Amino acid sequence: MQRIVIVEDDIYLREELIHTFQKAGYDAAGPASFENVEEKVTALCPDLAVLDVNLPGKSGYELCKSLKIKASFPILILTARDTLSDELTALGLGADDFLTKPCHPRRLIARAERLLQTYDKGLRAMLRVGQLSLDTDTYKLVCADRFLILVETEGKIMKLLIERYPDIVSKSDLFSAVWGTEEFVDENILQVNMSRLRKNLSETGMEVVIRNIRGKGYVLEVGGI
Amino acid sequence: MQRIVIVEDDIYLREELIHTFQKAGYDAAGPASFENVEEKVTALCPDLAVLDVNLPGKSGYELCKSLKIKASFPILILTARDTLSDELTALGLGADDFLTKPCHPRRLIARAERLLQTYDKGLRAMLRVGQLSLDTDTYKLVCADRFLILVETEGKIMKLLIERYPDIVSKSDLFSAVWGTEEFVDENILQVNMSRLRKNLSETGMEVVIRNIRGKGYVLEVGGI
DNA sequence: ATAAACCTTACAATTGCTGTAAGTGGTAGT
DNA sequence: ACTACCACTTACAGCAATTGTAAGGTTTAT
Repeated sequence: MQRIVIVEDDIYLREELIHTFQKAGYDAAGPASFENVEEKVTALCPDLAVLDVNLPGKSGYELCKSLKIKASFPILILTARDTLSDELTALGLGADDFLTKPCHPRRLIARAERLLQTYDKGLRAMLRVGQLSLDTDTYKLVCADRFLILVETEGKIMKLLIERYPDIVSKSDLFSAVWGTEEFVDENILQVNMSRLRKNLSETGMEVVIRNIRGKGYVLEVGGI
Repeated sequence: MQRIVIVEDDIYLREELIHTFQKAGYDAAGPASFENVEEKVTALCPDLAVLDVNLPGKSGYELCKSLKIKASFPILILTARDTLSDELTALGLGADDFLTKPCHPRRLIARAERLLQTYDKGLRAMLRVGQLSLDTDTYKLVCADRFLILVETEGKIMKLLIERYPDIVSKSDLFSAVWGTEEFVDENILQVNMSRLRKNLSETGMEVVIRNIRGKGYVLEVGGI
């Protein structure tokens, strides 16, 4: 069952939205308080987020922007006002669709379904950070107008770096993710593969760099974020 | 430069739309007559089609539906009326977005850009027939909720079958597309690879069949079209 | 019934991925 | 400045996956 997260401060509207989606066969939920909304949303690993932009505290647009940087799910923006500039702001921030309240439940469902379908094409196998995306089935890495097909080992390294972005990933985490053991078979093998991966990235001219933090591990740095 | 095709019968509105997109840096064009619109549109290989649904003759919805079956580009529907049922029909037929006329140029551009971006993620490497899609870089074939990563030879065969769908593809065409020569190295090699490809398709449980037409060639048959 | 077209399985050569080895370069702390 | 440690790079060889060849079986049309 596909999970939809509703971020809406008006309790009645929130319950109504949740109910609408549940009737349509989705697993819908929404946080009641708005401290650490971003963490709450990402922790649920939703297939779609429906976001009211008139939130208390941090603006809904800010939330949309920061979710989009890490998110691998589509975002549907809800707003009370119907101004062109609102719509342009929303789409500019990477929202995947835009609707004005109040709106007919069937319209909302139709829009949501379209977004879910579009993102399903890639079968949830797409990881994203900014404009960078990785297909974890084929290890095809796409950034802006370039792409690169990684071999399995390099792909697994990239996968972990993207999943943990923007945090540092320790060597032992990389060992367990790629070779399934923290007891490094050979300390060197990770560096060999890092070397190959970096060479591929730079030869493709991608604005993606893997930086080493001495004694700590590796971090991904993506251009244009 | 990205190409946008406008399908609109009102000549003034058509010219205005074309001009709007050209100013925004796109290669915009639109057929003046509506005989064989479908062929005219597909022949241009656009990156996006903007479609007025109130067309003379064949309804715009019909056109949308038939384009979507073969199209590998997004479709933005324009309509004069703003009814929920119109919108639901449009989205149900596979349209990628929906706008009502008249609309502000910047809104139109913003929507168009969003669609182009979304489809660009796959870098024009996506071929589609109905719910079937093939990434021609990785030869990842996706259908409904299943996927399959093909090896190069089988991928090239699939690519040609999808491109030519729903036509029959002759053996000599397959030979030149896959091995670069009509003079078949060995008549058998095509059949061996067909066999492997079919085995993979059926083992994955995809509703995709390659049918042989004795003496003519092969055709793709996709379930759910 | 027969021939042509089509299909399938098994095998071997090639290709390319992966880890090992060995040596170089750079950084931090004494 | 010296030293120990960490990080990087290149070359090589074993192994696995893919591809074409070979050979024999099955279906279809006349």
